[in-house]
Amino acid sequence: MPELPEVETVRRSLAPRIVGQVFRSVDVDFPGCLEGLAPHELNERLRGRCVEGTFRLGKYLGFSLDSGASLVIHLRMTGRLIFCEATHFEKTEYTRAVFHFVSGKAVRFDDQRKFGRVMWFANQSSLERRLALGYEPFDPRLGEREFSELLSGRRRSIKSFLLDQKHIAGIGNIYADEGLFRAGIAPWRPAGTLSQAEAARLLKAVREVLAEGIEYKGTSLRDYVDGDGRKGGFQERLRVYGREGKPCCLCGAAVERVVLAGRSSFYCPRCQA
DNA sequence: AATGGCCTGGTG
DNA sequence: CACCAGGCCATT
Repeated sequence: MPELPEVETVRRSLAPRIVGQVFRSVDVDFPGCLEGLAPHELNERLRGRCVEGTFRLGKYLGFSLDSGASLVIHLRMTGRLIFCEATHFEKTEYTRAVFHFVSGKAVRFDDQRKFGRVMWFANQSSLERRLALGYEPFDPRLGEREFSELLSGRRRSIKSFLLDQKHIAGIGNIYADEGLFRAGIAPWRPAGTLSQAEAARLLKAVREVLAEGIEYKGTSLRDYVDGDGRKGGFQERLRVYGREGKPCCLCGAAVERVVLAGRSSFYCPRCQA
């Protein structure tokens, strides 16, 4: 499940390989993965364009083009972007699109569940309007005070709040649970009931867990791999996520699971309140 | 702010 | 054979 650390890891693995590459063509095997444009339109807009840089916004991965436009991809749950050297390149049964460069190299977009999306934006403002994302978690403008302010008066659960991309972008189910555990806060607490100290603790914990996730190159529970097909290592360091019934690493109590905001939420009944 | 839909492979 | 995983979006 690519969340911020996984998307950032994919970005870092692809950047050195594709910056400077010029698009030749795009094969679209599953047109449903394109949002808002047809395969021939995407081809027209990419052909001959050079990739000038890469960026990440929340869980979206972007490539900025010399036309001023950008190609943006969301991996959703099972999406993968795999860099292919010209010599060994083959599609899989889950290949939804292939971006070919004039160099002969390519990037394959594979996605088992067909949830992932490929988008194209003419400029920055149309992109921002469409994605409508909140703060980047590491944005220095998001201080303890601002975070506390965001929470105040909200009755929805803190877990559900953390998952809402229009407030803070990039946090998914895994890193939300891990951040809440590290902050010692129960996931069902109404967001507005967190004290200033708790809010500060949570912001710090979320930042730490995301940074550590990037450091370990993401969590590979199932499908996730980076642009070179490599798995991450953060799954070894998860303290509560997916550990129902197993002992808490701090107190030994059995980790519990509850459904919140329609999602499994794992927590330690003793360490989190 | 909460809920159902989109998807499909793996599991009970 | 039903159900679960879980991003985001549309609907209520």
